[in-house]
Amino acid sequence: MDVKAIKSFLTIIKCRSFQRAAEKLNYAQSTITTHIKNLEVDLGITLIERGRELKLTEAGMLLHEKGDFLLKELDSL
Amino acid sequence: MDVKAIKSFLTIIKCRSFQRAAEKLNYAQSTITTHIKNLEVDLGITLIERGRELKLTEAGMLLHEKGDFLLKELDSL
DNA sequence: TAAAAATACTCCATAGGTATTTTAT
DNA sequence: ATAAAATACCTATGGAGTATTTTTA
Repeated sequence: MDVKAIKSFLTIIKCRSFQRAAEKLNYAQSTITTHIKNLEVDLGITLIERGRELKLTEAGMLLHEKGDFLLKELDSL
Repeated sequence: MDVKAIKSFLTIIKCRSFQRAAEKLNYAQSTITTHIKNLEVDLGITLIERGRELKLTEAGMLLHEKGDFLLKELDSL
């Protein structure tokens, strides 16, 4: 459960796109793909339905809330 | 700010020793030293006063509380 | 002087990049 | 057909180990 991957996940949601998240975070696009794949393998569940429109699964929405909170806490350290 | 390092830090506090923390987490002792050094460099402040008795600094006590909470949140994912 | 922590290396795993292919509109 | 995501592959960084030295009670 990598913090960077969670940050990528949250950025994807904000940007509605893997590519724009990559630009925003100064990562290659493939890195973002890897981050999300890692999260999904880690948790054993799909987080994002891919397609022209990205769509969060139930699990994705949960991670959205939890992750948002967590990163804010981490940053406050 | 690495999660593993925070876990090492918290374990040191529980064990009152770098060495016992290493055993508990199945790390080499030097790995624990590195974790704490990384945290301290990251945060730019000393967390633990070394000596026969380990003693937390102010910053260390803060990280103790925050970290404890954070790890529980992370695990709950 | 005897524990525990720090250092100096070494090695390997993996995070991230480039280039390419696949997928979906 | 074209934009976005996935895959394959490569490299470099750094995480972790062993062995040793330094520290402090």
